[in-house]
Amino acid sequence: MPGLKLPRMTKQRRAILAALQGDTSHPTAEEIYLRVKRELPHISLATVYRNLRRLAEEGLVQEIPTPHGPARYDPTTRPHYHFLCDECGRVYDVRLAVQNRFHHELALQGFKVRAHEMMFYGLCPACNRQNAQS
Amino acid sequence: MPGLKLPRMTKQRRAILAALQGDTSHPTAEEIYLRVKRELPHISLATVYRNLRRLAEEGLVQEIPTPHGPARYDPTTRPHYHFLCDECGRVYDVRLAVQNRFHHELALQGFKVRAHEMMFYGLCPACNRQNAQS
DNA sequence: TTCAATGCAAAATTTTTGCACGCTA
DNA sequence: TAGCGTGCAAAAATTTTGCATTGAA
Repeated sequence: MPGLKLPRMTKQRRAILAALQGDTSHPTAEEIYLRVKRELPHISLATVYRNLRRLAEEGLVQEIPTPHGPARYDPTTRPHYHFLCDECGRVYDVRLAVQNRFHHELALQGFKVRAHEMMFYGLCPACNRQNAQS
Repeated sequence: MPGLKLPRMTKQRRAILAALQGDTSHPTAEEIYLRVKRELPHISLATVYRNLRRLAEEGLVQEIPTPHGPARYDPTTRPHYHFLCDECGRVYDVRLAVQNRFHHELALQGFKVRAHEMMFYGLCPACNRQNAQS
């Protein structure tokens, strides 16, 4: 069996996981680092990156690559989609029916799908309103 | 009107556009650079990046951010989806019905959608077969 | 003729890695 | 106590920028 070796529950890993719990802001590694640093002042950014990568491999967090900026991290493991605002750069969770049927269709084409991600680009409600006013 | 100023058709821009035409391999900026360099030996990587960014803003090419690797570029402007192989790293175009209905649903939620991108992760047909055999 | 676009080099940004040491299991 | 995970610093990888010059319109 392939199987990942069980990771040690270090205080750094625990703190990173805790910092992400219930967070819907899709923070970058740097933002998570600053947050966790308040509890563990000696933690290094490299450790944050190493843990986030590991957590993503384990499927405990989702890594979201973005154009022209650092990756963002999402603690929500259940499939859902994202919206990146062209103007303010914020990433939103988006409530849309997830298309599991796609996995099946791709299986028929020979692909073995592990995960998928959808990103919408445009103006978020806040920025959209502001643009309409001016 | 917002409106982009018309870009000058320099030989660099023309060559980059030409290198991308009909290409379905989703090359990186570096790969495009090496390709175009054969025609224009003095072109610089910075120029390739500047042009690709401009072309993406104009909607003439699509920029595809990927986890743990450089962005990839796709000349196909009509909406379609992608598959990134965990094993070989290749990016495939994927034939699935594009969900325009999503734009409408998001509009109801206050978002103004300009574009969207879906990325599937897993094993491509070639790598899938190899793994099954061994 | 004008000024947007280029080439080059340097810098900025983001992420990864080598290594000695500390801490979890 | 074994060896995984850490901190630190340095490096790698990717992308952007400053500036003098070129060339498309």
